[in-house]
Amino acid sequence: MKTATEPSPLLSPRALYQDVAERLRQQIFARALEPGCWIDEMKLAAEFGISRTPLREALKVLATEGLVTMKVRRGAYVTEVSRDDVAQVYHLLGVLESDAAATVAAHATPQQRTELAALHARLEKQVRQRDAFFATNEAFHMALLQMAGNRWALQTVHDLRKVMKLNRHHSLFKRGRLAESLAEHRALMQAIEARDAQRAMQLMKAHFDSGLQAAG
Amino acid sequence: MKTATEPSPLLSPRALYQDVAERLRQQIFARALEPGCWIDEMKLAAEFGISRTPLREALKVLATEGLVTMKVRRGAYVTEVSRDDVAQVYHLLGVLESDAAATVAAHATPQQRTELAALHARLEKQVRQRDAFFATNEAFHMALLQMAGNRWALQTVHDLRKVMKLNRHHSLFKRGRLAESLAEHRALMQAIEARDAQRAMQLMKAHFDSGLQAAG
DNA sequence: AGTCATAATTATGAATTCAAAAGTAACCCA
DNA sequence: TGGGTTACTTTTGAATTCATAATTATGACT
Repeated sequence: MKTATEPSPLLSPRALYQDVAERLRQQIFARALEPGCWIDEMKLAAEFGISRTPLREALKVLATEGLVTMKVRRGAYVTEVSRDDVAQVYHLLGVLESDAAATVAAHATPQQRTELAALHARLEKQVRQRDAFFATNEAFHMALLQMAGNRWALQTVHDLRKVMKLNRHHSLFKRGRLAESLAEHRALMQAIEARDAQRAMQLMKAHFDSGLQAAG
Repeated sequence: MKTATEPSPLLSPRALYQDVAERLRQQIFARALEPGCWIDEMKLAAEFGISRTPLREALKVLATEGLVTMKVRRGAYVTEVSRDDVAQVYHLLGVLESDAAATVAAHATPQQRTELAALHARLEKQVRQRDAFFATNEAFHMALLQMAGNRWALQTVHDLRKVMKLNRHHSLFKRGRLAESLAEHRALMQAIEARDAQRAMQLMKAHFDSGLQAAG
């Protein structure tokens, strides 16, 4: 029984362990592997149609990212993020992304501003579709980070956002939070278009603060 | 020829691959493995007296940290950090640590302030010993992060500081920079003792900016 | 001699095998 | 029946083995 799509070996530039890591992340985010649960190496290796070696490499990568916790001699567990962790990660994302917002407001090219505006416009249209909104929201934030031009910050934010996805009570799931979030984005866009770095920074910070309020 | 100290298996709570990762980091920081150079798995495995399996796991961890770069079908290389990378990491550390400084200035306990003051006092005495100053400086910054109480920020800063160590032209190596750095620390300590979060933040930011100036 | 093709070597990536620890079940005996 | 010891099973961690890609060396041919 090998129903899973084969990772085409011909046009696969990335290593198997990275593919496996990505599949594991998907399963974790989709709650096929719930936080706290033990990860059955043999079962997953069989499921993926691979040996334990690349799977274990992938698990160690996820452990470094914080998605998985390794316990000596008793295997890997999906990380459980506490309420405290959520608050800490929110704060950290606020710090990092507000800095990025300031940079973008000050230095973005016209093309970049257009791209951001396009993403924001799409967001405006998706207030009624939670999953789509979620995805576009993520795209917007990551695009902003990308434009800020700090690849280390981008990587860090990317990893932290992954950890956030472990959290069941995501703020965007709260009633009324989508519209609120959208309004905050709108204000942020105005600051960016006005090239007001200071205000962009404050608004982004406030955006995360109110996200944390909603989550907590 | 097995001269290396055996990692006592009895009182080793952490996994072999983590020990190996740490030894690799040391070798990289000590420039036994220079940036850009290819990492000979078989040679190192023999040197460490282990098989390639845990070594390869460790390499993938370091790759996730950014210390090592994996190239498909041609192994692992010590990451080369460009001038641009250095600037980006400096900026990021400035953002993260200045936020931490603000938190500490506002919320640190008396004991914590005492501990920081002790570290700073030690730093004052070590202006003439570059290596000792370097170590205490690191201890001071990490203690501050720890006190800020955000374990995700702590981990991130920890990783970024590792990457900084790959950089040959470290700012603290520059003539006169030690004294300058010390003066900045002194001002920072005053702000922290005065519980002036805003000023602590600005001073820490400035500390990194001038560090970057010295490095660039 | 120089260039291309091909063979030998080497290193990587992944599967397999193996030893030992942890967990579980069976069993004995008070 | 309950407590504790022992045997069995499962699972982890690590070494070994194997297939194949990349590299180097060799040699043929112009």
